[in-house]
Amino acid sequence: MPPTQPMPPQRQSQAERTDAMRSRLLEATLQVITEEGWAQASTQKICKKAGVSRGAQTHHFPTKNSLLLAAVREIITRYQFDMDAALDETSDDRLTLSEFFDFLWDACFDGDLLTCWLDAMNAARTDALLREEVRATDRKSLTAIGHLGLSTVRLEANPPVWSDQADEVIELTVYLLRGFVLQDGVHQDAAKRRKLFDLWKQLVL
Amino acid sequence: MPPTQPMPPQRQSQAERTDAMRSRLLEATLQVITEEGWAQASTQKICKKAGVSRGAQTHHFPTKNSLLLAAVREIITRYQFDMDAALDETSDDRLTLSEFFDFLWDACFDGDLLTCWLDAMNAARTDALLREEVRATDRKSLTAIGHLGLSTVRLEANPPVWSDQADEVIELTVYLLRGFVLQDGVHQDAAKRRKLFDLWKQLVL
DNA sequence: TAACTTACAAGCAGAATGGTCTGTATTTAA
DNA sequence: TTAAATACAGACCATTCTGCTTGTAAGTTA
Repeated sequence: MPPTQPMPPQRQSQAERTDAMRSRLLEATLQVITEEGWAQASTQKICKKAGVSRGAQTHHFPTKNSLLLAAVREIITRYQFDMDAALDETSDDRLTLSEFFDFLWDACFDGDLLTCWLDAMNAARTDALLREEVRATDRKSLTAIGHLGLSTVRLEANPPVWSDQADEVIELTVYLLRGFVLQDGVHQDAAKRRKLFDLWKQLVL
Repeated sequence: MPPTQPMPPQRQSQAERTDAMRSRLLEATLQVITEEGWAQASTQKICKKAGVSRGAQTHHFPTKNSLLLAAVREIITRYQFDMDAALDETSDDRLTLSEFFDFLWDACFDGDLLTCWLDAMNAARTDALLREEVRATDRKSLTAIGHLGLSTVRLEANPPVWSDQADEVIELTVYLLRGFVLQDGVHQDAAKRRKLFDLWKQLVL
């Protein structure tokens, strides 16, 4: 083996190390939040789940709050990523309104991101710092969804009566979906929630 | 002063004491949950807020869980009470559908009960015992609201197209309102949420 | 009024948590 | 190759939490 080629496994740059470690910690954080809830997400549990020493964690995230704030950003980053991916996938360049609604639905119930997000929103209510972060992140996310929805409405052959209030209708739908996620944490009746959502589509479309 | 009449302040029956103490503790519990969130509601804070010794608390509620479970029941009890009261008030024996929706709205944003309730639902997701309690209580509450809604729909002169699915539409509305409450914890834009709800009414009615 | 039961106060023990500190290995820069 | 910076490990400490226990006061019952 020629020694000229780099050997990534043995020798990692600091930047690579940092990125990898932060990713592991954030991933573990989201998992713990999903499984045990935001309130029970202690740094110790997160470290254990990530297989990382507490020293390493405090090195990259000096305080618990800094870790949780990063987790909030991570949730939305992933959410946007999932949205973009799904969008590329379905992009025969044209999305019907019904498909768009289903798209929002899928983004809600694929994986556990929204569950984490609700926990974060809930925690944000009584934590000023967190609230600031959640607020900004949420706003960005809503406008991104809004843009997508608006362009869908514009391309629709038979635009709905509420075309000039599409932004608001989409926002209503997002809130409704969050209500579903919340309910799902308690009741877990997938069939019913789907039926209810179809009713909503029927009422609106 | 004739000594024959009872002197309630000095001499209280055990039952009265118990009731008073439980009420104080539950009231304090709801306050702490409202102010600091479910996760931060420790027995110590609750006792301090109630002006009660920890010994008294453990006497009436041996474990923290028993106190929180009682709080869950208390939330819904009060919620039902508020609903009944408001209903008696507006009872010119006839409620339009629009008024019924507004009624649900008011029940949401009068006071902080719904805020507590969302915290409870959120906590219930990762706590089996609590989930059982929340699930049962929520079901009862939903059916109570459903009955009221159904009778309103039946009395409507121009029944909506979804009359035969009134239960579902009402449930949708409840979920939406919960989405509002959640959002309100972060953004607190009262004007906007009211505007959105009016749009909802417009779309549905 | 005397025995008993309930209400309440207050302290203690064990566990968990978050932040800090010290020490070591690895990487980077001079 | 050597010095500095960064990555990581693990122990330690102060705080907070919950449940338990012991002791006292108040109310109930016979």
